[in-house]
Amino acid sequence: MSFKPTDSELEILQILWENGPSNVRFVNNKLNEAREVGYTTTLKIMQIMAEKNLATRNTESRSHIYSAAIDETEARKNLLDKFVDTTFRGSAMSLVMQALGNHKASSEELDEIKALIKKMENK
Amino acid sequence: MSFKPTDSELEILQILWENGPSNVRFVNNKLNEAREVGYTTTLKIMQIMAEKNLATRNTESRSHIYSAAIDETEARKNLLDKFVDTTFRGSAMSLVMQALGNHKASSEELDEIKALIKKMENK
DNA sequence: TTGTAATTACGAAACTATTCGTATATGTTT
DNA sequence: AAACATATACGAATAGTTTCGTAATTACAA
Repeated sequence: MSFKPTDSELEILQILWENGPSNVRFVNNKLNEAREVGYTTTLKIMQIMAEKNLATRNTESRSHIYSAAIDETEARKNLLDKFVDTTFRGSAMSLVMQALGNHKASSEELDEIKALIKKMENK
Repeated sequence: MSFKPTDSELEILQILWENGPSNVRFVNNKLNEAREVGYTTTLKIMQIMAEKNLATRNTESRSHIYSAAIDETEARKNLLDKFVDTTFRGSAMSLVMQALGNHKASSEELDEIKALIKKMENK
């Protein structure tokens, strides 16, 4: 299994993950909130996603309903691993350091992270 | 400025960052440690990188010397921001949590992270 | 039933990335 | 000088992605 969506495909997967199974019209509307995309463009990409098994579709009704074929958490893990390899030479911890350093974090978020670290230390 | 290297280009940038300014032969040899790549293929991509200003080159000697045109830290920040957007819907902290969770960390690494968190809390 | 709107299917154009063959230039060795 | 090795330059073939026009189909309303 090689999960390697293109940028456009990933954009659409995000919409399917966030909103659940959707038809082309809905996805196209969502995309158009950010930038102009033709309806048939979106349609085509979603058809290709079905071919590639990035999405499944229910064709019972006239307007086909597409669902993401892979779980968001699973996909993130997949993409994260690849990203660590290509951009941080495999060092997940230097990615963590940089992500922490670059972005402001609320004290709640920091508490969460501390809790996770404590859990990791106790094993 | 739009820093958007392709996969091949990023692969070559990694080599330039790790080994400093290099000629095509050297880079091609490095690439061939992982997979087979033709010499002129590598050459072509590096020429394109010079065109795109992803790399600069010194053409004084017969064998041109290429250097990465962007600092590795800067590039990582750039790519990380983009990655957080496209894959973690902008939430750097959920990326941090997932990266921590997915990968084993030594106690030294965890200490480093704790230190960074402490520093962030004191501001 | 006829017209209108909305949908899918299909194919091709435009663009980008990758690969490599070949020509040409430049050193090096004999 | 001649032969050889090695370098760059160039262009073209291939492959993949994105975009969109057009045709065919389906639902619905007048």
